[in-house]
Amino acid sequence: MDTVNIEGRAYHHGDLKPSLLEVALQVLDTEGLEAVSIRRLARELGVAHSAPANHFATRKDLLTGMAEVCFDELSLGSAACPDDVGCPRDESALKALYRATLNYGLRYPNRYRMMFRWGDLNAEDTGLQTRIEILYRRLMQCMASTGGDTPLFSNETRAIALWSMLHGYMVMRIEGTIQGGFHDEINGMPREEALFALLTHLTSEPTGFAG
Amino acid sequence: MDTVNIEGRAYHHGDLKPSLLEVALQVLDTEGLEAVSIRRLARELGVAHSAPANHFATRKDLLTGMAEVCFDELSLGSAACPDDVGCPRDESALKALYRATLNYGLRYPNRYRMMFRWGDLNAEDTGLQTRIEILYRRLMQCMASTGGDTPLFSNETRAIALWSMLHGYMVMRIEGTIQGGFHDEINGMPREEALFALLTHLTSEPTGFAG
DNA sequence: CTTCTATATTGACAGTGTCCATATTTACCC
DNA sequence: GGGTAAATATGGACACTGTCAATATAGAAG
Repeated sequence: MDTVNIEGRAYHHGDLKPSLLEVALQVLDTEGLEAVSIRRLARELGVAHSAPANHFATRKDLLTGMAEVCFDELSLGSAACPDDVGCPRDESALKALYRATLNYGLRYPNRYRMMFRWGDLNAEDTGLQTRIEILYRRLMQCMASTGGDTPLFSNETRAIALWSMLHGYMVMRIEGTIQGGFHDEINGMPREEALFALLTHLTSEPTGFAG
Repeated sequence: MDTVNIEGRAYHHGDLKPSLLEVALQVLDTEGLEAVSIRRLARELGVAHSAPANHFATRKDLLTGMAEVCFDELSLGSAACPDDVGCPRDESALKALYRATLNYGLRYPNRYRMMFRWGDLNAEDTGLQTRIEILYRRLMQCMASTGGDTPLFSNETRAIALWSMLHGYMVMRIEGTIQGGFHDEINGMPREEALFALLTHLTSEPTGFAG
């Protein structure tokens, strides 16, 4: 190859965009979102400070690209919740979604924080929107398959309520907002189990008379 | 006063700390969190770029101070929900808390976003912790006064679930996360009303047999 | 009046995002 | 193959940013 200059460094990186995303996520995990700077990544990859601009025009675009990768990961994990995180395959789709989100958020808290800060992302980006819609559609399918024929609340209401509760819990847990009020166990149950029980009770409540 | 130099500018501002908070919140509301920079505020107040350091050592401290002000405002609003936002005084304490949070978050979305980003704040700051605890205690009181004698879930579980749902809904609404999936009306009910109904049903569920 | 502390000033440093003109490489078309 | 156009990388520049240090002034307390 003659793409090597005097210093033994290739002029073209050749695979910069995916490399940027990879390093960016690594920095995000280990040092937080503030440490994810375009120049830092360029330095890390031995490339000019302005090279990433060809692939991500602005920092917002970079974060958006990162979020897309993360949503794909979460989506994949929620579709087929693997066994190695203690999630047997015969669980309901709803519980798989619940556990996958919980697992992903607790394993990659900085990613989770970033993924849902759409104010810091390109909210108009269609890639982001379609990825959210995939998750939302899957949640709606879970609603359609639970709650009986005449649920007390509409599928949409229950879906929004359920996702809101899950997301709110994740955010406050990750940010440490009400850490003081949190106990690891509630009524002798692991906290997340108690919340899922309540959540299940909430979403499957048929009419209020069926016990 | 002889505290005036040649350019007609006082050496000491005299009231810098509260002024900083005031301008900071104004900038936050109108231009977003990124625009809130120490130097910008100093410029705005006609003061040296390093003057704020005497009152807020770091930007994190500044944001923490701002959040404390906001929590005080929210706390005040939730204690006595004023009439001018369509909230009659005879409502239950829980609904007052619910509506106050909803109103504050929708009126000041940027403030709400900042208040709960404890990763960007001094989470060890006691002022922040005590303010959150005030809200959490008030919520727990609401739980104690609802749900009957033998609720299906503990007060703590219900409190966390309720707050999680409310907070998660606020965040996703403000960030525009699932805006596509949101409709203004659900089953002919305003969206927030439907969610509150579900939430009330959730928190007041006595045993599952009482209808 | 003197002294001590709080507050404000100027200057500096390293880091950042973003734009620009330039250089190189790759891809594609003839 | 050769030549042209597009993609990609470079280095420089500008205006910001937070934070630190040394200095100067104001106010309060003795």
